[in-house]
Formats: sequence, C-alpha cells, structure tokens
Amino acid sequence: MLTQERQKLIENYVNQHELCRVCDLSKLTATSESTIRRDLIRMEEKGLVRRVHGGAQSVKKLAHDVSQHIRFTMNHDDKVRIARYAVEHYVHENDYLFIDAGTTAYEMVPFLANVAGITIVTNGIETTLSAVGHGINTMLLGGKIKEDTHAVIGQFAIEQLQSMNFAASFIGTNGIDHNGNLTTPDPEEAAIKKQAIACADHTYVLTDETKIGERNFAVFGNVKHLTVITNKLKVQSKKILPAKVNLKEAK
Amino acid sequence: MLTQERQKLIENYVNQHELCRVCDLSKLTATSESTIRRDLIRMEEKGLVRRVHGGAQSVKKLAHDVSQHIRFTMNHDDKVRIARYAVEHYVHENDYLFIDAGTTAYEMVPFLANVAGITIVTNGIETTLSAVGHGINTMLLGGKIKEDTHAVIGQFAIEQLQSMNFAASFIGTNGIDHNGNLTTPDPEEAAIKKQAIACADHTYVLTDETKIGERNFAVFGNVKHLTVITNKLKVQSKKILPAKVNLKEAK
DNA sequence: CTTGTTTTTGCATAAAAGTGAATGATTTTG
DNA sequence: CAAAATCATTCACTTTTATGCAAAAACAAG
Repeated sequence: MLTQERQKLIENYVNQHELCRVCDLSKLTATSESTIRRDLIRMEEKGLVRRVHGGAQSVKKLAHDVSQHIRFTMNHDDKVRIARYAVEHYVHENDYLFIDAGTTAYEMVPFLANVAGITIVTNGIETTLSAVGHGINTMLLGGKIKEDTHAVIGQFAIEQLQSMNFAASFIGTNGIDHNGNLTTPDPEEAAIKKQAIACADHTYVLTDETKIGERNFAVFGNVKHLTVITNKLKVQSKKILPAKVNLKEAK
Repeated sequence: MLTQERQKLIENYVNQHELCRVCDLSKLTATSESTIRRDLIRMEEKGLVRRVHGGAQSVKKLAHDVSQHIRFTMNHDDKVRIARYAVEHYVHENDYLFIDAGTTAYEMVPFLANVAGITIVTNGIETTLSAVGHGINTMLLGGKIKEDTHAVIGQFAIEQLQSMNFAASFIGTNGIDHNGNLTTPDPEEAAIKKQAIACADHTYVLTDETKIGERNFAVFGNVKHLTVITNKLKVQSKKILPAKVNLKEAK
C-alpha cells in the first residue's frame, strides 16, 4: 500500500469518527502502530489531524463549536444585561415573540424560560437549540443557512413570517448611524429583520454601545419607529443618536 | 476509553445536569475519582466547566452538542457503512436531495461533502449544522421543533416540502414489519417522511438490522415502492421481510 | 538483471504520560 | 468544635510514545 493512500485512509477514518485510537488505524491499514504514529506526525504537521495521547482527532469544526463561540464573543456581560432587561420589561406571559438570530437576542433565552406560556419564532439555529433545551415552545423558520452566522435566510423564511403576528420582535443590529438607520452587512438577513418588524406590534432593537455610529450595507429599519435597548452609554455615544429616539439603558 | 472521549462525556453530563458530583462522573465514565478530578482541572482551565467542592458546574445552561451524542449511539459503525453505501451508489453530482433527520442519514453528510454541486434539504438541525460545516449547500425546513430528536415537524415544513422536487429522498425508520410497513412513533415525523417520499423521484430507506421486525405507531410508507439500504443481514432477519423487497446490503 | 543507494517499515527499549489507590490536608456540615 | 466528606499529592503500575537500528522494499543507474 502506498504511503499516500494509507494517509488518505487515515484522514477519512479520523474525520468520519472524529476521534480514534492508534490501534484502530493500525488494524484499518494493516500496518504497525509505529507506521501509524509516523503518519500521524506528518499529517499533524500538515494540519490534517490533531494528535492526542492514544490516537488522533479530526480537526474539522463541527456544530458544537458555535455555542462555545457565542460564549466568548465581545461584550458578553453587556449582552446578558441587555437581554435580561428586554425580557423583564417587555415580555409577558403567553406572548408570541420573534427572536432574531444573533448573539444578543440569543442571551434572552435563559430569561425567557422563566416566562410562562410563551412561544418564540426565530431564524437562529443556536437560539432554537438553546430554547428547545430550556423547554420553550419554539418554531424555527425554514430556508437557506448562512454559513458564518447560522442564520436562516431566504424567500421561504420571509413567506413563513408573513403568515405570523407577534406581540414583539427582538432584533439585533450591526449598526445604528446618526440618522437612526439600522444596518447589517447581509441584505438577506436585513430582509428577514424587516419582515419580522412588519409582523410585530412592537419591535425592540438590542444593541451594545460598540454598534452605535456604525454603518453597514443593508438598511432594515429606523429607530424612530422602534425602541432601542442598550447598555449604559457614554455621552459621546448618545450624541451620535437622533434626538428623539426611544432609548432604554439596561442598568 | 480515550481522554478526549471521556472529557466530552463529562462535559455533556455536566451541561445536562447543571451541577453534579465527582462520584457520578466516576460512575458515568467507569474511572476513578482521581481521573475525574484531573479531567475537571484541565477542563476548567479551558473554560468548559466550573469546579465546585464536591463536583462540577456547567458554565452555560445547555449542551448543544448533540453531534457528539450521535456518535455514541448504537451500531455507529453499521450506520456509517450504510450511509457511505447510500452516497456512493445513489447520489450524483448536482443532485437535489432530501436528507431525513435522524442518526443514520446524518452520517451521510461527510460523504456528501465529496460530491460536487449537490443541494440538500433536511428537517434535522444537527444534520444542517454538520452539512453547513462541510460546505454543502443546505436548506432547512421550518416549523416546530421536536424536543428529543431536534427534528423539524409540522404543517409549515410540509407545505415547504410540497413546493420541492428531489432526485432522491433518504429516510430513516424506526421499524420495518413483516408486511413491509415503515413506521415511526411520532405521527408528525411520519407526515414529514411521507411528504418527502412523495416529492422524490426515488426514495431510499436507511436502516440497520435492529429495526427489522419492529413496529411503531405511525406508518409512513411501504418498502414495496422504495429501496431499503441496510447492513449485512442475518438469515432470520431476511425472513421477516416481504419476499420481493428491493434490498441492498452495504458491504 | 544486478548493484548500490535511499526510503520505508517493524521491533526493541527507554522515556513520557495516564491511571488508580493511599495518605494526609482541607473544606463542609451538623 | 468534631465528624464526615472532599481534595491535593504522592507513588506504584500500566499504557502509549519516541528513538535507534536492522531488515525489507522501492528506486536508479550501469
């Protein structure tokens, strides 16, 4: 057997099993463990696998990494504060809510779990998993999946939204500019947000201070019709915003 | 058991139970408490859990890592064989496919990643995450979420399916009885499967030997119109099946 | 086809890492 | 404060890994 094809076998097996022992690979390729170790050393140098004591691990990123990623995002504490404020002040029992994909709205889930009888609709896969795990009655929009944010987008999702009405929509944003325009880089995500706003009696925009003054490509709304929930702002941040914005600062 | 494997078990257990004792983890992994303590120290350094006197606490409320769970399900190797067989024999470049929620169909994803130009539609959240991670063009059905299986179900999903056509549907089952009826416990999941079968030029049922002879509440189809892909069967299993079933045994 | 060179392989052995039990220190609980 | 439980540390033991070396295989040139 050629070295290359053996290493290809090893790579596939490791990726398939995520984690395996040296002796498994030895049996798989009918070679000695020494050979496997030498292969693994070379393959690790090339970044094809990760070596661990006793075997090898796949380097391919899988689903579970994302939830971990969320935990380490910037301003996590602020986001939790904003999320709690939003739930405590604007969510009532038996509400139907739209919860946007994105990290700040995601942080609402544990607090929502304490409100009786609510139903949420979301386009965020991680938000869905967390909500289901917390026993919340959850609907997920269907459609294409954005690879980086794992948000559901596309025409299917928008059509589904059109047949729904919410007591409130909670939306994240990547920027609020001096005109009060709310923006996000992806027009398809913007389209979802726009529709979710249209379906709700009232919309709350969740954002931390770093987004204020930022502008992105796609505009999905303006603060003048909505309520903005944010953390305690510095004076210069407040100056950026339009005068009569409906602003709530969480704690 | 490999260290990584054990730590993953611990992580999931801690996350599921929010808080647990060292001796529980020791029993869970069949190792000494010393080993558990050493694991917990390392895991705490990585921020995976928080140590407390007597045990460990989850750092976040929930584990989303069902993909890990899937890997430890029964007959994993059989499922991988079946999944590979299915992809290698019945998937072609540029196909549009339906991939059912469920562990066997989930295993198809890594193999599908090697087929150019395919698009998959699925009602499985974990399947979606894995597929997106593998760079596959993926659509997720929208609707209610089943808490235990994380499958998308409900009228929304069925309506979405009705507007689609697939080259092939790959469906899992909880049982095939002596009449060739395919069954699953949940009528709502059955409804999705039924619709996915109706939308496809051809349907392949993926099942391992343990399901043969089993019956559940909801019937969603019959083998006589479909192709069954399974592992190498014992003679008595074959006897259970109807005579003229279109049966493929993976290796 | 033969010969000499290089690469790869498998085995032996020493080093390293992981494990489990014992012991005494520390923390919790009543 | 005392008893019970838990923890950190150490040590003997097992498993896994790295290294050196000789045999085997692959390769190249005459």
